[in-house]
Amino acid sequence: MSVREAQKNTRRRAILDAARSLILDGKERDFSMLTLAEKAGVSLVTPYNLFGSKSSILLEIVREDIYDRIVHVEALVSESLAEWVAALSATLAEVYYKNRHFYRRMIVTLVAQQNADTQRASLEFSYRTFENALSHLQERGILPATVPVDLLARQCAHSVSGSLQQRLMQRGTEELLRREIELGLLFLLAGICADKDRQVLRDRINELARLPG
Amino acid sequence: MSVREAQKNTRRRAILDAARSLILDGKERDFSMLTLAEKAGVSLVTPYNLFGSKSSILLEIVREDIYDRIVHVEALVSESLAEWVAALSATLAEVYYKNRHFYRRMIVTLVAQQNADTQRASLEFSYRTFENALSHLQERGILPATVPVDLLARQCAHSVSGSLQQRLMQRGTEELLRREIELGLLFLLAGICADKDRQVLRDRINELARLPG
DNA sequence: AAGAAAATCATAATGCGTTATAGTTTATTG
DNA sequence: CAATAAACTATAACGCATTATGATTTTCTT
Repeated sequence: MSVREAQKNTRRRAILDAARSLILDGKERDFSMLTLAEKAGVSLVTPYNLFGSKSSILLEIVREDIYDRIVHVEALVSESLAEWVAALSATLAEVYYKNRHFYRRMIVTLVAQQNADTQRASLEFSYRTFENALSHLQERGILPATVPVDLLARQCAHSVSGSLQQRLMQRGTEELLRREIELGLLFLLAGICADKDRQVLRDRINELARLPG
Repeated sequence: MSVREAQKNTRRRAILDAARSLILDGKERDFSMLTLAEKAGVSLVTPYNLFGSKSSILLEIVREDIYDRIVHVEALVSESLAEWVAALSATLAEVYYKNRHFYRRMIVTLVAQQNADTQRASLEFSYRTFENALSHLQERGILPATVPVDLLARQCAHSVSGSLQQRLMQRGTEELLRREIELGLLFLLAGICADKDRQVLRDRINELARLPG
């Protein structure tokens, strides 16, 4: 790699690190491009040169920081569909809630911007994440082979993102977020799962329905 | 009503009308608060006094203009669940696609803004719309009485809004949007519908899965 | 080592939603 | 019929993402 590329990478790293530390520090405010650039020790324009936009930076952080954890959680590979749903919901809710200030900003920034490319990248990314997870289930026989995994993955992604918009933007608790995510997945899966699983999922739906909130 | 209130209402109307005509005119650009105010014949600040924010104005238009059509479409009350899903998807896709420039802006504006109240109002509104529709189905015996309609309504709203974000923001065709909406509803309903309906919905899912795109 | 190319920097400018200020008109009220 | 209060207007300002400009430094090429 040329010296020039190496320097770029160093700057990229500095910017991503600065962003991450700003996310963890400042509870919510002052995540402007200017503060980010100052913290990273570069000029205001450099992040634009290296990433293109603010949302690209955020997406990059999600990529390398957050989703990795989810994809690699082996504990999520349970034996029953209901267990898997419960485990995944809990993990997602925990990660999202712990970084809720970041995700609030992320949702806003990603949706708000006109640049369709970053948006597409973000969608593609969550679709693929779910597709991997569902394929895994299918390989282990937990999900019937006939399920169109790609389509279902999109719907799962939509559902989770809707739950986020509802519970994260509206400042619900982690528990409420977890339940909402779980509910969405249960509804989506109950129709196409193996017959033996269906009643379990439906019972769980009714259990959640009985809870207050 | 006092004279003062009447004058306010006149101004409100002028602003909403100006907004609607701007939406229909300008294919996408120049929907700034300044142009809106000029078109309505009021000062820049007046819309803020009367509505609070840009997103409130957009939401108001959706309320009185778009959703009314959906709620009142009697044709949507079909005899079978699959028919209902198909009819609703077609109607939604048509309305959203026809006003796609407006809805693109709406999604951005609603999600982007910090003011949680408008966001909550918008969510509540779509939840309630779906809740009404689903209750109607339940009353007619098309949906089992045991279905927790409120929870399912939220998930339907999330699903549709996810499809919008995917297909509208990414400039898909009306057909693709319709299919995505239909798919989401099919997945969500297949689990909790009456046993006799399930296979129909699943067949339809597989039919959609076989289409390209 | 010298010139070309790339990337950065500091700084200014643009666009847009929103808020603040101060003055003016107009309905309400006693 | 004044005094008060509400609502407006015009205008300026703020915050922040983003883009433009022109100078400067640094790497690459030959």
